[in-house]
Amino acid sequence: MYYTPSDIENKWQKIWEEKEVFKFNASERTQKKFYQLEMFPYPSGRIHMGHVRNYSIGDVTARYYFRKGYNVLHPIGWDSFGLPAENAAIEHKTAPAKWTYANIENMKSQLKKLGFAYDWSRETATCTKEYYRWEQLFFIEMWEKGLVYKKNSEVNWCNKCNTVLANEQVEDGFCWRCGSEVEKRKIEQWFFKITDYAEELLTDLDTLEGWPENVKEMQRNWIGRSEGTYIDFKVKGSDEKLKVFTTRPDTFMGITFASMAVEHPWSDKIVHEAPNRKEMEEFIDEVKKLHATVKDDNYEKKGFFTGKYLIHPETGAEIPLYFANFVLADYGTGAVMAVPAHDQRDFDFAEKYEIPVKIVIRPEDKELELPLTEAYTEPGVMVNSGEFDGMKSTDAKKAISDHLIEKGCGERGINFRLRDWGISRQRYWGTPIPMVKCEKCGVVPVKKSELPVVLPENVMFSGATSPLNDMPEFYETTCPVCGGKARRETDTMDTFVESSWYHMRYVSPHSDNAPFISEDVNYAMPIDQYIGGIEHAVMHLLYTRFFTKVLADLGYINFREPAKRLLTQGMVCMESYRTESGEYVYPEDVENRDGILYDKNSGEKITVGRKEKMSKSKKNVVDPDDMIARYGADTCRIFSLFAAPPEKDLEWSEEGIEGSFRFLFRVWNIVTDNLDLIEKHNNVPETVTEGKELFRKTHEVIKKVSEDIERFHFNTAISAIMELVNSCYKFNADTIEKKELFAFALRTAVSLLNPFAPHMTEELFKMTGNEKLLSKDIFPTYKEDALVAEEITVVVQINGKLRDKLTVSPDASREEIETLVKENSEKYVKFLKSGEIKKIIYVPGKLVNVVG
RNA sequence: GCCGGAGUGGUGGAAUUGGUAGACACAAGGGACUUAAAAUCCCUCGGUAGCAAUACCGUGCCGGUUCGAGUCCGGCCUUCGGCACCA
Repeated sequence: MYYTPSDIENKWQKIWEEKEVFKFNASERTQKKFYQLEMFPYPSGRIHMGHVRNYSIGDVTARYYFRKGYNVLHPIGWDSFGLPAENAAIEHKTAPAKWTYANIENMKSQLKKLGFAYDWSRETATCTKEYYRWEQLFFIEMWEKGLVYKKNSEVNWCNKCNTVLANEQVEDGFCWRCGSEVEKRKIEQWFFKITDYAEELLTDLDTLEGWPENVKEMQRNWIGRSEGTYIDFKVKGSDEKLKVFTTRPDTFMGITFASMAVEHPWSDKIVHEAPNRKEMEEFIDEVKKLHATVKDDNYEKKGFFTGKYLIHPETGAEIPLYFANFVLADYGTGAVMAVPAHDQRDFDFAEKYEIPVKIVIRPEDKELELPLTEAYTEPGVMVNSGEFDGMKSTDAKKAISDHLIEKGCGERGINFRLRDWGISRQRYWGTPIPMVKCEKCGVVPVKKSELPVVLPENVMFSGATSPLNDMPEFYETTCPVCGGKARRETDTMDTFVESSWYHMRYVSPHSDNAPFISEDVNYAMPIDQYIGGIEHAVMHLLYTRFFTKVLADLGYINFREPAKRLLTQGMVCMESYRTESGEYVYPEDVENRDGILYDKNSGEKITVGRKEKMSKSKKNVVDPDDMIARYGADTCRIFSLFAAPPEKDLEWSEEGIEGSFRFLFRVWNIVTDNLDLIEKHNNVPETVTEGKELFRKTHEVIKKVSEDIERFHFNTAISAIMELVNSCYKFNADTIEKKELFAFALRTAVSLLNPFAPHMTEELFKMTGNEKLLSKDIFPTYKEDALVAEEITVVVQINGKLRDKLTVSPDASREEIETLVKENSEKYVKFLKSGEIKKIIYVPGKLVNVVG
């Protein structure tokens, strides 16, 4: 019988769809549920191997829990707002909406060819007004709660994309998307007050036991909480006080200068009063220019004396205040106290400008003497600090801080590196921000009853600026408060806002009087297993956690974290080929002449690159459609699950995928060769007298596959099924009892393989006489007593080294084993250092270790 | 610089709590079937010595704990990723 994947796969995909096999029932709130979610795709036009892998992983889990009797929610949708649609619109002279919807249709048919167990009735696209109208509602409610504000602020500006980028979208000074250099500009921006949730976002990480440690650590670093002290310094000859933030109050007595950012609010006034105003302005401009190129951040430290002195609250000493190019304007207060002896940056600065250095902490075991060659930043013992001398510096932190508070010039404080989330985008293809600007009433939200603010889809697109700015029919409106003339906001929201709550919309995708049905969401959420790429460790995963907490505080939901467990799957990689001049070459253009590779086109020699993430620009991509056409979806799924554990990078290989096909073909052959036998012997053997090994193996494999699916070890789950199939090939079913056992083992193998290769197994299930669907059939369970072997092998170690094996009954006692060892002792005596047995350690059922 | 992973055969990888290192595959080699090839099926496959039984070595390096370490502890090396003037 021939195995023709495409026919079989088309057939079953149709049947699953017609019978609505993978539907979630949100109103069955008493049934145990499982929410399996993979990060939804951006509709770029075609799926790639990364999608195949991501969704195959999720699909195994979803199908497994379906068959375990759970009410499974496994939805899919489209993250369909965003920049590429605009770029494509310019290129293809079409509207972004048109391009996007066409891509969705195309990718949808590609995904369907892979046979994923989605509840397609819940499909959602974020660019539809039915979706984003609720986001506009959330925006207004957040505004009412004080979680949204507008401020004129410096932003990262990408010239190529012609838009503002969030801090998280800047990588080493370059645009995360197009790779071009990022500048800074000042512009009016909308912000979400994520910093209000900084503390909770940090502490709740500890409750996320099912999240990988590296993701949690990345979020901790990103939030960057530090405890410290604010200190007020009087300005000499003035009533003003300068506030600084420090995490090292223990170094307080070592202050010899202070520095502030050129962007500090006092800047203008200081410049205005300065006698050397021109030079100072030049310096400030120079630093601002430096800060505007986000690229190189390890520049030389430079400063400029402000002409002002601060008064040290303890000693009364006059502390010179400098502008310094390395002080951050938007962290702490934008001004810092400087202790060159104990901070490397201050040390470098002091050396350059010949500022004195004062040691106030020494190492416990030695003295520290001037001149220092570098700052001493470790803890130690206090010196030159008056009443605090002799104290441990770690204790002095608190003591000095308390002292300053008592004096009235100190205050404890916490600072976060996390910044508020700038969500304005000067782009067209996004959710319109539902605000208007009235000349009389100022900035006011659109009335909730007027939502949605609809994004016009039929636009001509030039690309330079958002077409919304050229559409009076869009921006001309009336004020919701006074009814007068007003102008609509033409900025749209960051697309990360859409992806912050899509998983809740999936629960009630057709709800038209609320974003979702809260009771249903409270039942279906949190996501039991979320799967996606590590690139979302900070941005998406932090924003969606924030949004969950906000929606809880707005009264929509009763939970505060979106996902119980998270899996970050690795990339799909492949070798790339490059010529000597660095050009990437398609594998089919590589020619092998006497073991040396050449580019057919240019004739240049080629070097094989290391494994890199598949990408068009590196010309090392494999098209999923081609692979499905050649090997079938089941083979693609099996390969991407078998070749590497899910969290590791997967190396694509032609040999590997052929191996996966061979395995499925082996299963197909042994089952179709024995169809009658399997159909005839349809009962599950309780016990067997012949062929016990296969009986035990079958139950062992059921156990292993179940456990491995639950802990995401799909590669070993598949290898266990391979072992079972190999055992079947070796098995000689020459008696009636053995035939029954053989049929049971094969039926089990097919059933266990189903979540991985659903089409072929569904077909085999039907061919062996079943009317039901395997995809809804209960997943096999194992019998504990079937796992017990008649004889077991106990390993004999002498001083920890393997020397012998004993075959014993599984319930052999310690005494029996010891007797057996002693009987054989002349065999072991030569390995004993002392020549006699001193001690016997027995690990039941596993090994004995003879010490001597 | 700080933080977090990872390092096992020719290759991908296995070893769930410290208990037989290398499961399962890929590649390679050999054999069966075939006029032949493909496909399929079977066998071998960490290193060294040996005809063999077997012995010794072996999970990045050095040391430790333990009857026993790929797994735990201390110190390094290499590598990947994140953050990076955060006071």
